[in-house]
Amino acid sequence: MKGDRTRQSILERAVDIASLEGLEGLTIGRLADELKMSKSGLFAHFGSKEELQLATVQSASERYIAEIFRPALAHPRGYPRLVAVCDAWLSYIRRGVFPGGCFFAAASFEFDSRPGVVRDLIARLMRNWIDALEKAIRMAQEEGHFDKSIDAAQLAFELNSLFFGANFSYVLLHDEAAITKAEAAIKARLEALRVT
Amino acid sequence: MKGDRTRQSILERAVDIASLEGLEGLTIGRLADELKMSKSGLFAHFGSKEELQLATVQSASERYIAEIFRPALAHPRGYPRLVAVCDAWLSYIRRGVFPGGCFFAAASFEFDSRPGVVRDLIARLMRNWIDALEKAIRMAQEEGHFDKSIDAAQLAFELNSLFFGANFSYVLLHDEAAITKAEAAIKARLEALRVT
DNA sequence: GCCTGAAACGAACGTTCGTTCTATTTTGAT
DNA sequence: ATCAAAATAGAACGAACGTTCGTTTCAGGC
Repeated sequence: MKGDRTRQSILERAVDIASLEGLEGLTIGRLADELKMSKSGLFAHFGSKEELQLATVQSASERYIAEIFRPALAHPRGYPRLVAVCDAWLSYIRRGVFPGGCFFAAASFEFDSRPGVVRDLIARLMRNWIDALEKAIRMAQEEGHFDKSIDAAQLAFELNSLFFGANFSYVLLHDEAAITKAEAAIKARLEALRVT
Repeated sequence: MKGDRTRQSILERAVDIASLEGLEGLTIGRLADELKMSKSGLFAHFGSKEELQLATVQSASERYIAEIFRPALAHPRGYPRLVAVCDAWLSYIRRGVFPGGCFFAAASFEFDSRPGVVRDLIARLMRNWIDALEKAIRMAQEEGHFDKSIDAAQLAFELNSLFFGANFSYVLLHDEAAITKAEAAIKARLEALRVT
């Protein structure tokens, strides 16, 4: 179907715009203009703005997974894979995978207190992400790289905080060193926990 | 002047709305409705939406300082004051000082890639905040509570990351334990660095 | 109590928003 | 090549946006 290809290219652009201007700032008129389509033609692909937002979040999620998860799976489970995920995250910011910084950090803070299905989707995906981090940590415990006594949820929380903190300082404050700082903090924390 | 009082009450409400819906989601019509004022009467206080946004950010900054800085200054400089700032930050989230979570976390992620004076103001205030954190850390060094070798900018980055991470998990994911996790991480980090 | 400037109002502006039609073009299987 | 279905376009909708204007109400110093 041609429609599928069009839909895909619409969403690619929608994700980029939303990462810059937010999911509410993403406007059907502007999106249509940039893609040289009619508003109504574009609109027909989704049926409502809310559906467009949901599809945009889904599309961003696919990009996120492709950039961060897939590469990490190539590394051996346990400590190496956990480090690979962390490296992938920071590299994902450095490379500007989304032009406005991490799509999900932005979306999370935009929708964190707006009830609705869009918020629910974002929250579900973020829960999945934190769970995946926890799982990577627990794998490192199972492989004997980390002590069993480590609180995986606690460590996952800390890592995610450092990711978001790096994104914040890098994008808003243009602090190039932010990513290095996050790297240093993560490295110190992980190596201190490591069983050798 | 009566106008000053009105302006103040407009901004109080504006801050609350903006913390929930964002500074772009903050609408002059809705703000006027909630305050039972006419759009034009309210508008006259600011002259433009951008001026309203700037005044709203300033007003939020005053609330932020009153809630986090002022109480901390009552504690002795050095380690105790640094701990007091961290406690005040987490308590500020727990108490819901802004109904939508930390105003500045939300504003930072909303405006981080939108050029303009509003973004510039937010960035300046956030730089000030990080600088104040750094200063509190350096004071602890000067008082002999921390080793001189500690990198204050690095530690300030980490603390701020944990604050934002706590806000994220608490508001979006409704994770009540998020604040406890941040507390634990901060406590562990600070106590490990402490000179006894 | 009056007078003046400040403050608030109501109506309207042009624009853009999301959305709904109907009509036209394009696509792809036959 | 045909033809139904899918995709796109175009025009219009009411609502809401920020903003402007002229008018009315109110407050506070004399």
